[in-house]
Amino acid sequence: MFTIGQVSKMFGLPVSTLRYYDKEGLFPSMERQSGIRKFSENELEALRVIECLKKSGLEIREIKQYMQWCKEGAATYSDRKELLEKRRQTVEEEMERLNKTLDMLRFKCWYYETAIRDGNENRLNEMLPDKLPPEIQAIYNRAHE
Amino acid sequence: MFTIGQVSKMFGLPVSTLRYYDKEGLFPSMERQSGIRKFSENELEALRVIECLKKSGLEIREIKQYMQWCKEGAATYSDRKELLEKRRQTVEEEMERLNKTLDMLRFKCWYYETAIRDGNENRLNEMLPDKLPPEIQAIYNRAHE
DNA sequence: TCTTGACATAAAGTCAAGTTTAGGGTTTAT
DNA sequence: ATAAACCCTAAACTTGACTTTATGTCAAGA
Repeated sequence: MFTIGQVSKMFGLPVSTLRYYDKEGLFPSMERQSGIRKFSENELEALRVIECLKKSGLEIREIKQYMQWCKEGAATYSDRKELLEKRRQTVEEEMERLNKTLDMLRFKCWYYETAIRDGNENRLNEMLPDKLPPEIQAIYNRAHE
Repeated sequence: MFTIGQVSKMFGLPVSTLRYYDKEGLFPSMERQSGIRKFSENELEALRVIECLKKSGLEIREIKQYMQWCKEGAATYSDRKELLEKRRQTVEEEMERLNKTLDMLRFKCWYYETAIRDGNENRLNEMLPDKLPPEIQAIYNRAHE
């Protein structure tokens, strides 16, 4: 059993954030001793899941729903699984988009390296959009669909 | 040359967003004809870059700085390259974090598939944290650092 | 005893990135 | 000539996720 201050240090989260999460219903099973929050292993695992679901793009109120399901037991397994499957798909799509973003950034980095060497963009403007060096052309094409 | 409504349709962005971007200085070279915005190829390319930089996590005011540099010409090539290199690095790190998130989601999906088959979490609780099936264990370990 | 430090609450404030509202101008179709 | 469909601005509003502030309780140490 941990106090809010201990959990704050363990997770590197401000105490105010943990209280905010609690207020928003993210720890529906948390207990108290004379008004003071007691974080058990259950809440620590909840926090790990919260961090994961937040990174996956879920909003607080949807995380609250998930935590509520966790509290309700076996009857909600398939709801929880469905939510997580959707998240997995969203994150996979997000990764693909990020790969395209990365290609755009890689291309632009090469572009400016070349512009710096040349002192201007004249040669680059002649190469665009389809007379770039082969490896660069491949990156450029991926970045522009 | 395009009007704001045409560009809105081309990029699937609300007119209000384009005006907001303009107000924030994201099109420092855009011209007007008797008060009406004229989007040229220059602004369309700017918009493609804006979408890319936004996905990479850049804030509007940093994108404004980049667009300002573009307007200033050859003297700012290295500033622009530096900004883009940093972005590339940030996005690469972000992808790694997302991979861990994805492992967590994959593990949880498997977890609930199993819980649904078993009807409870008893067997799962006995397997955790280090007696999981080999491929699942690998995912689980990656997800937990 | 008195201050320090941890805990608590409720309510207001902050921030970014838009969106909405309320006003008004110009061109085109009926 | 009037409505529809564009364009414009300034300013207020919204949203989500916190953070800050003001206030108060309680236990331990100097």
